[in-house]
Amino acid sequence: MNETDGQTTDRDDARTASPATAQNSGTGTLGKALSVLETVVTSDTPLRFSDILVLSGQPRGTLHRQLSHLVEEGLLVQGRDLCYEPGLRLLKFAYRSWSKNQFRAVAAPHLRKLHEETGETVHLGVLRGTEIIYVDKVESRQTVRMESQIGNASPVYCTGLGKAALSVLPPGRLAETLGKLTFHRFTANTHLSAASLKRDLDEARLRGYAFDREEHETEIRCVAAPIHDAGFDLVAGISVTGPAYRVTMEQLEIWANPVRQAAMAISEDVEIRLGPGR
Amino acid sequence: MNETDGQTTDRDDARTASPATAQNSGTGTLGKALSVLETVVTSDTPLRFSDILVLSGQPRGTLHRQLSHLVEEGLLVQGRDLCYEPGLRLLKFAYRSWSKNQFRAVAAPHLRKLHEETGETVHLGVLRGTEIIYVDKVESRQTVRMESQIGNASPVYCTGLGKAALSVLPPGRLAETLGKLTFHRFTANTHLSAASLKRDLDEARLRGYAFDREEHETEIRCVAAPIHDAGFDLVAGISVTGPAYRVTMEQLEIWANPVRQAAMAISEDVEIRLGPGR
DNA sequence: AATGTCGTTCCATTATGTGGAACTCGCTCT
DNA sequence: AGAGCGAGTTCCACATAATGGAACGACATT
Repeated sequence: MNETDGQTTDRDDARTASPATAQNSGTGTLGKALSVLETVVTSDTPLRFSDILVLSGQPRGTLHRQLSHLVEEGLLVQGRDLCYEPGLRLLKFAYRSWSKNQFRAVAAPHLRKLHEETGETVHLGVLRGTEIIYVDKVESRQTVRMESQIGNASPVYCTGLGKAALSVLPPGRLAETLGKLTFHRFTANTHLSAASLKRDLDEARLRGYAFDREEHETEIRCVAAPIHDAGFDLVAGISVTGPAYRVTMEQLEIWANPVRQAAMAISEDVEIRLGPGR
Repeated sequence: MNETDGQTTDRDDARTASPATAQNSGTGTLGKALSVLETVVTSDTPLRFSDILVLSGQPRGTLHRQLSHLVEEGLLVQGRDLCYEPGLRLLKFAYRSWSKNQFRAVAAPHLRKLHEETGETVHLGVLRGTEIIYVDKVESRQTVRMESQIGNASPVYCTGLGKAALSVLPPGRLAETLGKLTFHRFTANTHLSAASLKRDLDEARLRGYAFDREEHETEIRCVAAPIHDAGFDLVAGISVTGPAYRVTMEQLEIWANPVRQAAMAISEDVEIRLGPGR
């Protein structure tokens, strides 16, 4: 019944590989602590101390103190089986973070409109590094739970939102982002190389919208259009998603226009309401 | 070394920090950084550098570096108006944190059942310090958005969930928690003293359930029952909430039983599925 | 009992964060 | 204009707070 969970294999993190010259983040102590936190939080399985030990590559004593601090702060909790789990303080932070998100608020009415036009699920996602973070959604059927994808992070290269966002990046930033990608096969259609992805992006750029042809999940298709501000500080996308049996590629072509219009309307509102520049 | 979260009932904490280096001491650098993050994230208004300066009580140079680090880490972003806002990384963390929450998963079917029985909104919240963190909900009408309260933090003393949770605390912990409270009047019915709250809690303890008689928001009532594990490491509550015009106190009395049953069922499931102890 | 694994604690070393003061920018007031 | 002010940013001697190797204790396995 409920489930969610999804996938999102983003196993980056944990720069274990290079103990020597590990190239520590620029943010010193905080960065290291967050890196540990992220390892725990994004793991698909519960982690014990020594699991984290190998993933993080830190010395025992150091890691132990970092974890203790994270627990003291309520960002992690340790169950009686000694496994570390995400703590409630994270939820609290996120609620505030989400409810105050200006971009989401500005875009919300457009999402609803697009949903009314198409009848399928509409997503809003923001580009962050090599990931798309889902920021809002309007669901078709009010299924079970709200536990929508909000906050979920999916790779750029296999989602409509991701490809739409990438397609408008200035060449420099695009190259930089592509360079950081590591590909993972989710379905038979997943892009597995930068070259293949780049061709797809070129088409998307010309058309003004991108598809997901069951590249992330089988039986799931979507069409997405890019949103960005003048300075490309904000790069995002809006999409309509549906099951393949109900949503043909022809249907997606038809929806492409409304999706683009919604995207453009949001882009405009962003410039107006969040101020030029930003 | 207890220290958990310490204060912060939202609202003004600004100047409580005056007594020289008030509350830190727990987790060193990380704690301070998170304290800054929390100030920004929980603020009701956008904050500029110097706002945070007075709120945090840190020296200029220090605060500036802390903020820079938080921005570098993606926990905050700085708009062109120089205001700091919560960053997307928080959302990502929270999604994982929420979707992996065992307690929520165990309780979910009971929430749905209770919703079917009552037809009104059902909430699940966990006690954390002096706050109740909303962890899940099932809404009556699928209004607009999912933006439910999930992750929202409300004071214990004016919510049904909060009072239900407090009512089962062992005397020691209850006293400790009451001692940390600072009361703020939300409505005409809000408890404004520990004494008054304590009387209410005594009644709730006897009955086995607690009410919110428009104590947090006018025109909103609820009935809530406590959930906890053997060691009181997990203290939570489940509630049914509705608008006063539709939900009379008599109605709440009637729902009290189903609510209690749901709470007890969850308590049992927790012991079984999450293991004794914890 | 002996051995191995895992989590926790200790402590000398030094890398890191600290915070007062000086600097820069943009704005308002006269 | 120019002085004056307030907001944000940078700098650097100093000491706090993180580091990580090594020892310790608790179980489990043989």
